[in-house]
Amino acid sequence: MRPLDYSIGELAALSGVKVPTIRYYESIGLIPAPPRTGGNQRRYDAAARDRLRFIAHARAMGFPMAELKAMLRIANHRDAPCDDIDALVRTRLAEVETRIARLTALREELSGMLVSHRHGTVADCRVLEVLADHQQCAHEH
Amino acid sequence: MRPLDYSIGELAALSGVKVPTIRYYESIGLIPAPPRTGGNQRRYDAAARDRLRFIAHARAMGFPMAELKAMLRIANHRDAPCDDIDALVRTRLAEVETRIARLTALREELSGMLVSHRHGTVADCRVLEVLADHQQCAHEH
DNA sequence: TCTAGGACCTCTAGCGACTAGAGGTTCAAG
DNA sequence: CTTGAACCTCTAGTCGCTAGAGGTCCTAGA
Repeated sequence: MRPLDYSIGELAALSGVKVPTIRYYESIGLIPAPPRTGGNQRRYDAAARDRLRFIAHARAMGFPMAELKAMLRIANHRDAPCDDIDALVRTRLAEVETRIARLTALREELSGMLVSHRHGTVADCRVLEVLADHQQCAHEH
Repeated sequence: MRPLDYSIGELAALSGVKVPTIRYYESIGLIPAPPRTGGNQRRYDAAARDRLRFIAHARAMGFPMAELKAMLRIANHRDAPCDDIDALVRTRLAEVETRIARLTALREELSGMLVSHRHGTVADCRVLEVLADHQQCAHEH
């Protein structure tokens, strides 16, 4: 038996994940249900803390929930080959690059609006025209 | 009276917004309720089509719903000054630039994982380590 | 040892922005 | 006139939480 060091509030402070969110993660099976005290309160160990930190970090990096579950499943088989996780990271990297490209195009579009924009009234507002007419975009969304 | 040219399905085809979504937009007051036929079906005119295209385009560009409402409100006062819309675009542009910066940092982090990653077993997987330990990130999420 | 009050418990409901389905009605082409 | 695609309303579900109600437990200080 590992020592049960943390209450849910302490775990929240250590992981940066809010208390109700931790309970939510438990309810959807992303983290295992921890043991309880006699008074029915959750008590976590260091492994639970690490797992939750992993989740918090991966979420912040934009990995979707389903991929997290997959990674955690893989991580539990410590002798499995790493290729599966490798593939998830590659996929995620490709997604990130696509999003960067799209946002860059969008940035051009937005700054183009401002450049062609003289202070007049709404009636001749270029911004509204551009927004209304997708034909004027060089790229697709 | 304008001619009422389009059924909701035609409007969907012309705007790229799905039929249930058009009804949803009406329910939240983003678009006005159009007139109906004797049989209670919605009929739209060209102005409604343009308004919906505007919405579709702005949504695709990431403008939040609340800002859309603001822009549409402003656009209805055709003699109002353009500065308000200008400000919305500038804010949006700043957000886009922030997101690009974050995603670029993330891309570095992800590709760094792959570089330092040799094909082994999960037990010594760098990716999982990096994900578990946020300290290893040069930036914050 | 008692007590106060902060932290914990479960449960339900709500958010945004839709999407899906049930069950029924209308429109328009042939 | 018939047929079936498109329309109608309504409810409920999605994701990833967040907020609140109403109640219990733990622990530090007196």
